[in-house]
Amino acid sequence: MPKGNPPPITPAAFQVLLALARGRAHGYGIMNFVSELTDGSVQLSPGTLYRTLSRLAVDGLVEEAPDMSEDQPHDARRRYYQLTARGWEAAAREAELIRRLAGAAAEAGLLGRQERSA
Amino acid sequence: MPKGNPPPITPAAFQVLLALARGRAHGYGIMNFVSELTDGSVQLSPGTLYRTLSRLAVDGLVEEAPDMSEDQPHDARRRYYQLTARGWEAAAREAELIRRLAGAAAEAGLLGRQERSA
DNA sequence: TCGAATATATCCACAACGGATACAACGAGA
DNA sequence: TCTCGTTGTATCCGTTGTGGATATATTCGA
Repeated sequence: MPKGNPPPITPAAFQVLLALARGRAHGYGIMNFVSELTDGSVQLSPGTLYRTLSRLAVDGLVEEAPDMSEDQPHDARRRYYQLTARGWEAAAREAELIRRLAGAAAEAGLLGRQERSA
Repeated sequence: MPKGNPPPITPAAFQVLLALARGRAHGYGIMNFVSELTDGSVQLSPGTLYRTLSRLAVDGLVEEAPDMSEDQPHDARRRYYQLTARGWEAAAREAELIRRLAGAAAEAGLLGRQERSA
């Protein structure tokens, strides 16, 4: 853990952390996850994706995972990443902020009255 | 409406739109609203705030409101803003995206099981 | 074995941002 | 009424984040 104070989480960084919160993944997989989750309205460009990943790794929020191919035929190009403990905490903090913004948006009437259950 | 295609909404821009969705407000008021809503974890700097406001005005998402002092003694420095129809739509689109991210975060277990009601 | 798709990485120009600075207008008190 | 601290808006500058293009290597299917 190179730093003691929490580094700021950029929008792209949160997308990456959110994807990794569901389990380890490789860059391309993260890209596709984000695109599908947001119906294509958010698309991480390669430049942003890999730069964000390496910055998160330097900051100690993410670390490279050994491999995992149990069902896959193994692809030497792929590099898998997973959250560290600090990464999980940072993602949780940011998620809480997002949740609050969504709540405020609902109060303001920006979200059509819809179920907020899972 | 100077543009036909929707301009991208930056994080700071969404904070401003969200504040204005609750009613017309002036710059300083928006600043304080955002700061209080997020417990100070998000603070719009003057540079970002006023630059964002003028860009939103140019894009036709926000417009200057005449005044409103009914209880206030009237302060000539204040400039009030309100959402346009396009601004409301853009804010609603972005709010929907935020809501989806919050949902994904909850599914991933990032948010401790808590009530998602108001 | 050949070509298309997958996957990672880097470079460059531009946009967004934070912080500093400046300045005008208001309010309270001497 | 004069001064002074606060409120409120505006602009400048250096840094950071981003998108898009490009390059390159590996895998897979025909």
